[in-house]
This record gives sequence, structure tokens and C-alpha cells, in this order.
Amino acid sequence: MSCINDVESDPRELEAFAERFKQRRIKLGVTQADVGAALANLKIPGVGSLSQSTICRFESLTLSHNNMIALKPVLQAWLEEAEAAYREKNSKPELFNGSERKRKRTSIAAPEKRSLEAYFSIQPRPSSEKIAAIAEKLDLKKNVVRVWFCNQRQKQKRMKYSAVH
DNA sequence: ATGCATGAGCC
DNA sequence: GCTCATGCATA
Repeated sequence: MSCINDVESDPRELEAFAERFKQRRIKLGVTQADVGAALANLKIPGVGSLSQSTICRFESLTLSHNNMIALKPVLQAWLEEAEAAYREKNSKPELFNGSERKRKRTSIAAPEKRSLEAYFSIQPRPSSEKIAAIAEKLDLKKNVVRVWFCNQRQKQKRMKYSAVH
């Protein structure tokens, strides 16, 4: 009576799914990190584990539209498996443990961040030289400024804007 | 939940 | 050197 159409790119459909996903996930007593780790157990070709960050961003729609579309079937598959397992009380949710910490994270102070935002509003894609000039004025590493602009552009492309806007 | 970062792919 | 998907570290 209907054709099989997996490519549902309707933003409202995605939004609805993300919300349902989150509620059912919580009902199962599973964390975002658990979901990410458990994805590897689905044995879907080309699909491994994902981080807590990505699951969180999926649920809050703070990923690109394409990214959401790509992840939806995978998370849907996990949800179905998890609920089936829960009903049978046979399998247990896959919980992992892994503790390795390292990397550092630069922190850009508020005043500098405000300046960057100002520059961004007049020129979202500054040249390499402009970036160097901005970096010098704000006393930041050129690469830090370059990455900041890249991330800022990426934010604009998200389905929903997260913080300020 | 979100800021800064990495790496693959593209040009 | 950018975009894009993704993640570690942290607020």
C-alpha cells in the first residue's frame, strides 16, 4: 500500500524522531554515552561507535541536516534492538568502561570572543592575512583564530542554533 | 551541553 | 586551506 521510503528529509519528521528517541532512550535507562558505545554492537557495515557528544547533538538537533539524515537510521536501528532486548529481559544493555584522558583545550576569554564575533559579523571568511592580523591584535595563535572561524561557520549550518542567537 | 580541535576528503 | 563529521575536555 506504500512504497518503502527511508529518505525522509522533512525537518519536522527529524525533529519528532529526535525527541522520541531521547524520551525512549531515557525510559530504557541508557545514557548518551551508552548509546554511542552500543552502536558498534549493531554490526552495521561502516558504522562503529559514536561519542556522547554526537548523540547529544543528534537529540538537540545541533548537527547539520545531512548529518541528522545519515544518523537517523542507525539510531533508529539501535532503539528498536534496545527495546526488543528490554522486553525480553534477556540481553542487558551494553555498558562499557574506558578511562583515558589527555588533550588540552584552549580557552578564549570573553573580550576576545566578543571581538571575534564582531569580525565574523562583517567578514565570516577572512583571508589568511586578515586572520593573522586579527590573531595579532587579540594576542591569540593564528591557528586558534582560523579554527574559531571554521567552527563559527559550521555552527551557522546546524539545524538549530544552540547558544546565543 | 558545548568549546576548541582533528582528520579525511576536495580543490 | 576549507568543509564536514566527529570527539576530547570542560563548564
